[in-house]
Amino acid sequence: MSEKQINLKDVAESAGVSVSTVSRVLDGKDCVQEKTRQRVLDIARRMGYTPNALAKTLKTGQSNTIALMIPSIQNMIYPDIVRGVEDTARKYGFIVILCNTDEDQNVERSYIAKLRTHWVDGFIVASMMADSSHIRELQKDGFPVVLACRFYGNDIDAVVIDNMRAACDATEYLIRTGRKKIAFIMGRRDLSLYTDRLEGYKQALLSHDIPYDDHLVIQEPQDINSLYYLVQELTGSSDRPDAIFASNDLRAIIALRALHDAGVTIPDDIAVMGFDNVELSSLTEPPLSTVSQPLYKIGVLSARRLIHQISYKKEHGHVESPLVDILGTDLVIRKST
Amino acid sequence: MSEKQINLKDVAESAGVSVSTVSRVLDGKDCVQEKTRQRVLDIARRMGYTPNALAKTLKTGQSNTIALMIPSIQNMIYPDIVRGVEDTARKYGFIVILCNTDEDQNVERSYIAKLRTHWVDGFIVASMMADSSHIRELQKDGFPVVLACRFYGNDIDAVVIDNMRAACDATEYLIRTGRKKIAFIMGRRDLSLYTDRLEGYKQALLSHDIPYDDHLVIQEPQDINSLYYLVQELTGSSDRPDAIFASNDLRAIIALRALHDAGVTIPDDIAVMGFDNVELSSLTEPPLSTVSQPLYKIGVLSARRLIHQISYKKEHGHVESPLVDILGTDLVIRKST
DNA sequence: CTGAAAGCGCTAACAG
DNA sequence: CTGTTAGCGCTTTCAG
Repeated sequence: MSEKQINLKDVAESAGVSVSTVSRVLDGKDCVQEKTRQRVLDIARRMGYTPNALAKTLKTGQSNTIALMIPSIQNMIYPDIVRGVEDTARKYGFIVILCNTDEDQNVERSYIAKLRTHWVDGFIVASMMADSSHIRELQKDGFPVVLACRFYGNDIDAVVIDNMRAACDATEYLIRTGRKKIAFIMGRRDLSLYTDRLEGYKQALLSHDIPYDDHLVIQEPQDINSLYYLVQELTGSSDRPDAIFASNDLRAIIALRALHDAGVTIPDDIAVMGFDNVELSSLTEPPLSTVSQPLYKIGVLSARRLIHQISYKKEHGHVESPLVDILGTDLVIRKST
Repeated sequence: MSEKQINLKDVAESAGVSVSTVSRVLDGKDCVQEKTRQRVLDIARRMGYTPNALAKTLKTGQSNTIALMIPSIQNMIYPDIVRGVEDTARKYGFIVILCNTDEDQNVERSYIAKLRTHWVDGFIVASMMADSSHIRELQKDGFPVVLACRFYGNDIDAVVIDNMRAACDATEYLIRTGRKKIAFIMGRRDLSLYTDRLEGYKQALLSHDIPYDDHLVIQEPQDINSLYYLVQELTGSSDRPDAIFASNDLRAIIALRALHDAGVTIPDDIAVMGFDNVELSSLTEPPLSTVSQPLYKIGVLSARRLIHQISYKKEHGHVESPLVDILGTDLVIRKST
């Protein structure tokens, strides 16, 4: 049974001092006589005193807790980001609340409604969408907010990569290695990270005088499993493409399977390029060439920035003006191209 | 800028009633005159009142927050479990704090020290080890605790699978399909889930009169990457095994790669069996046969049990006596066996 | 039905 | 150096 929790008052009585003295000692304030200091520390330990962080938060207004909102931890890119956030948060004494939103605005709103209730000091959101007005409200209400992996203007802190450029580089690599007819597997059209990647692909084509062909872009179906068949369909004809650039690794891996099962040789017949460089991409057959996104680092930097904003706000009463941090990507060439 | 937060008192003044009345209205208590009730509700909404959950927690002693301790979200089995926990927690109005411990007792201890500080109502721990005395202390101090995926006796709530039996079934399948020399890739020896799997493997061998051979069990090296070479070494000789049973899917996938690169045909030359059935295992080449663990369900049931214990404790002053829930597993046969 | 008042555990002036 | 006191925002007796 949970014995009665010891509190400051109990310790104070036992030690024959006032609560404020105990509070000072435990807070490491120096303005306490060494002798009393030792005694208090000793008694506190002996009594098994544990501070009540809640009461402290109520008083000081800082909970040392941040919320991390992501679409879904089951999406392979998030574990690394989450780890980066948590490791960093822990380092600075913060705790993280994980929120999976499935890109559902309602879930997101209800989480925010719940968390803004003085629970958390700030938010890292990797699930921002163009119409996420609640995120902007959050910001307007003075909460530190940093966006991860998504970009919606310079008026809000963000840690991102240059999706357009990265996709352009990857496409150019394909062109440079002799591919002439490159298909693209597209993701959700309402996410700028995907429209940017598509844009990069188009740009690379353009600058190499390759006409853009709509029939070469496969729109990922609602049911991801049917992507398999769409790939086989596109590559079944005689004038099939000689390369496929997928807007993320999972789609690339499915393409790999679809092609393999249809008997096409990779990369001889068709080259396949992914995007993200999730852990698995090195384990496929053949190992996948892909664009490497510094996922863990995105997590680390988002957390650092958020924590910076939290302490800045504590000191100045408001957050520092927003910064958007654009991280570099690398092309990692393995055996699929 | 964060405008001054509206609190009960502000609303009370505006409405010309006392704070207790406002509190009653907002709590949905019925003993309030309908007329005042409406007015208060109206004013609260208009003023943009948001309750302060912290203060409420401080008063009531319940935070509606649970902690989830796992080894690492980067280990592929945890995303599903985490999702199961979070979905369930959300359904019941709880929030989850994620803690990655890397199986490091110090990290775990420091997290617990921090969280027991009246922050959380209970713990789900998937990182329990034999010597995790701090977990037992937690329990002794009255905190609801449920173990996920790990079992250390009936005196603590747990949601697990029968690792020994599942491994035995898988091994027997291999034997039944004609394999006579089966290797085993072992994980950490200090985790009972792995020693149990090894035990199941041994038992299957025994009951089919196949002598157990130490040389056939590969101990996973500290550096997971060198597992690749150990597999090639073991399978390079002329009297190589005709099957490999890996104690988890990641190890199986590495074995798959090692064998493929060494030119051995799967499953004709060597069959490969995994354990866990993570999402990826269906995407490998060839698709991996494996033991399916109901990961999401483990998360759901752990959370449900924990929340049950939390409310039970609230009502009775102590938790209900522990229950260990052993979930079934399935053998999923794909192309690698 | 409603208000006054006590206090959850802690911090931070303000006085000594 | 140390004690007293006044809250942080909310719930909950106890009296009207």
